[in-house]
Amino acid sequence: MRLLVVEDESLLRQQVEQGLTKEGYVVDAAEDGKTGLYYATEYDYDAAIIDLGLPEIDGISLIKKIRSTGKDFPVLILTARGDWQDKVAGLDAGADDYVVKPFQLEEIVARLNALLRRAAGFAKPKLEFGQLSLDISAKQLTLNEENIVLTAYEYKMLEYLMLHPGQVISKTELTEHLYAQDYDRDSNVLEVFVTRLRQKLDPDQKLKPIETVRGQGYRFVLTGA
Amino acid sequence: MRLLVVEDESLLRQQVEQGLTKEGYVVDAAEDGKTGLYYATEYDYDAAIIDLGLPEIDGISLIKKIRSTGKDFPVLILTARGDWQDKVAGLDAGADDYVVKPFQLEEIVARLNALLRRAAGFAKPKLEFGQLSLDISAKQLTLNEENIVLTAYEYKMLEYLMLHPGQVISKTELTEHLYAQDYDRDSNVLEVFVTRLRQKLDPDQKLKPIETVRGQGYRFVLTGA
DNA sequence: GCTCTTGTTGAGCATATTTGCACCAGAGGT
DNA sequence: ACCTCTGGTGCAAATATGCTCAACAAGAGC
Repeated sequence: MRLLVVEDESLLRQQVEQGLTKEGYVVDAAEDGKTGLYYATEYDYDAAIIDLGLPEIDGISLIKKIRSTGKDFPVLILTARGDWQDKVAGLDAGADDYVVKPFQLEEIVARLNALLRRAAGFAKPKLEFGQLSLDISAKQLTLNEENIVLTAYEYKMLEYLMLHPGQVISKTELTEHLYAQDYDRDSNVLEVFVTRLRQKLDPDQKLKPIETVRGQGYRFVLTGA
Repeated sequence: MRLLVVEDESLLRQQVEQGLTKEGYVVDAAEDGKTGLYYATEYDYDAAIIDLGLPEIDGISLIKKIRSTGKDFPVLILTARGDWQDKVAGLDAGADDYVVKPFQLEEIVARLNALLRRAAGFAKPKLEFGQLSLDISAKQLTLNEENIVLTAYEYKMLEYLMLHPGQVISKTELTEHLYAQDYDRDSNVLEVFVTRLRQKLDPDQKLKPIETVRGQGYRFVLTGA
């Protein structure tokens, strides 16, 4: 999951950036609206966190501009306590949720997870596909009620695939959403993770939840569901 | 399009119900959460409009209950001005958008349409021509509901042709879109792929979906559609 | 500091896919 | 009719792609 953070106070920005990175997100941080807009148009994000009080381009305008480019990833806004006019304006401009400063990181993470899930079309808190169930906020996968332990990257990869069920996800897309910046393309990390994921979540080779579409990418499907 | 409206104030409920009916929707209206829940479990709706301030079962609980039954149609919530916490709680519970009371009917209709469009968007975009259907995001072709497996280049070529139905696509154009750089022109790869495509997607030679326009290129058409 | 886990790399292997080639068929022009 | 030229097809070689294993490096946790 790749996130865009736009926040001018550098301390806060760093805290958020580090905190979210620790949570397993890939984070790009911008300190003003102009840079934020540039990032937003240039890269493909899963969600953005935008402070409403920004220099250069203010948060509201930034959101409007992002929306006008056709990007429709969820946006979480940060507002100072009491600025309810801002909240309203932000939500009207196309934001999806807000968090009031000061906040706990957990709060942002919780909201983000809900937004990401909803953006992918899942109304319920768990992604369920037959015997497989993924709890995004707990970062837990169960197969027939049994917990399956995944490493950080295994999880990230599976989460991304399960949030886009049926779609073919190219290796490039996977790389961009799982890894920060430019990652060495000629490496077979992804294949290795796919292999490991398959072994873990389908030990009997019966479900075949991750299909290979040769030359195009991978596709998560559960036919026998 | 069948909608569920849950609103306790009878005047407002009737206005909404009539207005939406006039817009061409089929509307079921409930005046309390209990009835609303009953309707939601009993019938299959395309979307619901739920007031957060309800007797018996409040709006938030209603949404949670609906979601827990596995229904995932979009939900639009109605909140009183200023009840921002409610609004966020509603989104957390699984609602998809909100409208602040008092509102114009047009506003509801606009939001609803957006939600319905969005929900439909999760139904994958497909290019359909008679018995042939190409799912672009899943990169999958079906002929009479049967999956047809295409290789990477076969797929690219067919996608391009199907995106320009009826048009004559020159070999040069095809080459440029299928291959990154300047490709050795005096090779008959394209013909080879066309042959294979024809074999795969028209085994009985009945449909003839890819026409040859001698000296000009190829054209995708489905006459018997 | 040591150990165990996790992420990354590279090589070998197994296939699927692409491409070049040779040859055939049929359209259009003369 | 005949000739020529574009396009179609089958086949095999060349290539690309993906899978898996094993080893190694980096890092977290104790």
